[in-house]
Amino acid sequence: VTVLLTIGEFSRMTHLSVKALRHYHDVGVLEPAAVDPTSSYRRYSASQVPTAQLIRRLRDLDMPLDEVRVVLDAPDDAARNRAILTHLERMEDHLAQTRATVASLRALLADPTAPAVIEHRTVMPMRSLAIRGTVRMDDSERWLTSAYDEIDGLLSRTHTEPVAAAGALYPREFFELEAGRVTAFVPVLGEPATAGRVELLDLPAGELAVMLHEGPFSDLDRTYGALGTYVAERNIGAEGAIREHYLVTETHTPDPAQHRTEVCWPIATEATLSPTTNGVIP
Amino acid sequence: VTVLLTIGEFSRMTHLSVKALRHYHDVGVLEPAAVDPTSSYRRYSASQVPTAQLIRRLRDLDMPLDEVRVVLDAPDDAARNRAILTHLERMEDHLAQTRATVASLRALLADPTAPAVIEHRTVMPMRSLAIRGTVRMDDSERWLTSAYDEIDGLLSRTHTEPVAAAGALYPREFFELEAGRVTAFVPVLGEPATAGRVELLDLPAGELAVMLHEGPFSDLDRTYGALGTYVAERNIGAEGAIREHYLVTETHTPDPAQHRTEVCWPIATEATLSPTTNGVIP
DNA sequence: TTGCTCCTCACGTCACGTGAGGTGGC
DNA sequence: TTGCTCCTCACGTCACGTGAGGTGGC
Repeated sequence: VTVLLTIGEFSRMTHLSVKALRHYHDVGVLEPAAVDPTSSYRRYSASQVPTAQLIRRLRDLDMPLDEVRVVLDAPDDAARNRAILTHLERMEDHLAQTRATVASLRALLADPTAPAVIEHRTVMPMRSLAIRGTVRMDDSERWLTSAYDEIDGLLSRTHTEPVAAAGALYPREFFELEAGRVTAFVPVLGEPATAGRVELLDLPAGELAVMLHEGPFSDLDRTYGALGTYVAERNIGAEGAIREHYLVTETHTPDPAQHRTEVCWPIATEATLSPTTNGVIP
Repeated sequence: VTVLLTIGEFSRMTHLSVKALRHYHDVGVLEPAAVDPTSSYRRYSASQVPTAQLIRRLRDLDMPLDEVRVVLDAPDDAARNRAILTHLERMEDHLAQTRATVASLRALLADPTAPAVIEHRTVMPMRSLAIRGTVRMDDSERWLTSAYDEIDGLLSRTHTEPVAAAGALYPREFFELEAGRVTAFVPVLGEPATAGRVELLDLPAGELAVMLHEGPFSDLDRTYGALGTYVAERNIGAEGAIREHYLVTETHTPDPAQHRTEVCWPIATEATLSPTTNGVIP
């Protein structure tokens, strides 16, 4: 004999607000055991209390309602635990991201205008194995990792050696929309075989303003700011994608302070400018 | 000579999306250095880059835009740092809350239906020093702490001894709306003086179903669920506020597992029920 | 000159909260 | 019987994102 409870009683027993319970009904996360057809009164069963307690905890952990539904509809405990653990792992990632941002904030407050050493560099067309894909900015690290894994797999299977550090091309829209078609590449020589998502690509030649970023990715915008300011002040900006070269990464050392990334901003060729602006500029 | 940048250039340099920059302009968080009166084109100065970098970090830490504005408008570094530290402390609190929720989730998954030991208790009117206030559920711990601090201060100044553990009254709406007029009370004898927010109050007499909650507050809903189910199944619910007694709290021991809270649910008096339902019921 | 950049609405998202206005049950 | 509980819209919140439709600058 399971008692039926009004929404108010059920709310008090579960510490879920009446508004939230009605919302969970609307979106099918927690259906009342019965609904009076004439009055539309919702009736909950006492046996629904544990489900409500689970929902409350998952929501307190910011799990989206769509995923809560997946957890509740899981066919067995294993599937349910998998869905929950996936979310907990995402929370861990988020926490690590937050720690990095706090460190980055402290660094910015300590020294808002770090010095910039910028070099001009002329690059030839660079033959590369590449993977292209539409990527969102907050997912770019994950996407790059999987792309380089695939390219590296192909390299080792075909006994091919990369001839320079891996990098990526970011079209201008990528920063303006925080999403766009990114190209992950690894420079190679000759005519290596391709497979899967990997294609052979000749990166365009051109003139680049290059600045070395020392430290974690969460500070990368500061290098972009310095480099962009440099290019804008001299009015030497040119068409084309921004290029990053990953010289020292997570795969080399777990210490983010040791990481090294080259940021390359396309600029107008020397020929069209004063010949005095080449070389290293402080 | 500060260069003026288009919104697109500024976006690339700061890694803030164009949409976000326009929004920050609309709400007055980051005003462009100039706006073309005919074309409405926004122009940003290179000197605004560090401000944008600060905004990005604060937003990545989920600081609301209203507070970001406070940080940016701070008259000096001390005020600015205070605003930022306040937010970082809130984040710490939130993290602690998250850890508690994860523990609570694990406990629920390990044992979804903990056993309930419920006792019936008849209480006389209980004279108390009390503070009443409109409180939101997520702020209740903080509010209670400040209320008991004030009552305790009055007690020690007037050399008055409490005669029972502190507690609080929660009207039914408090759980349904997650907000309501809460009463924090400390039982006393006689006619102690009152001051500030503290008033003298006689808690209503009545019959209560009482269950001891052992553990942290984040698990309190499980005791509510068990107690509410018990009351509903026997159909003995009565009017009146739910009462909590804080027997062992943070002030006694930092270990939440040691905390003890009595939850008291108003029920119909014995006289109106079968006389066999009194005493401890398994 | 042509396409790219920029503009302004207007609406959508997510998980509810906030009333308004009205009915049902003890 | 009276007030309390419950109901359904409709709209608001927060920080943007997503188009639509149109203009300006190199």
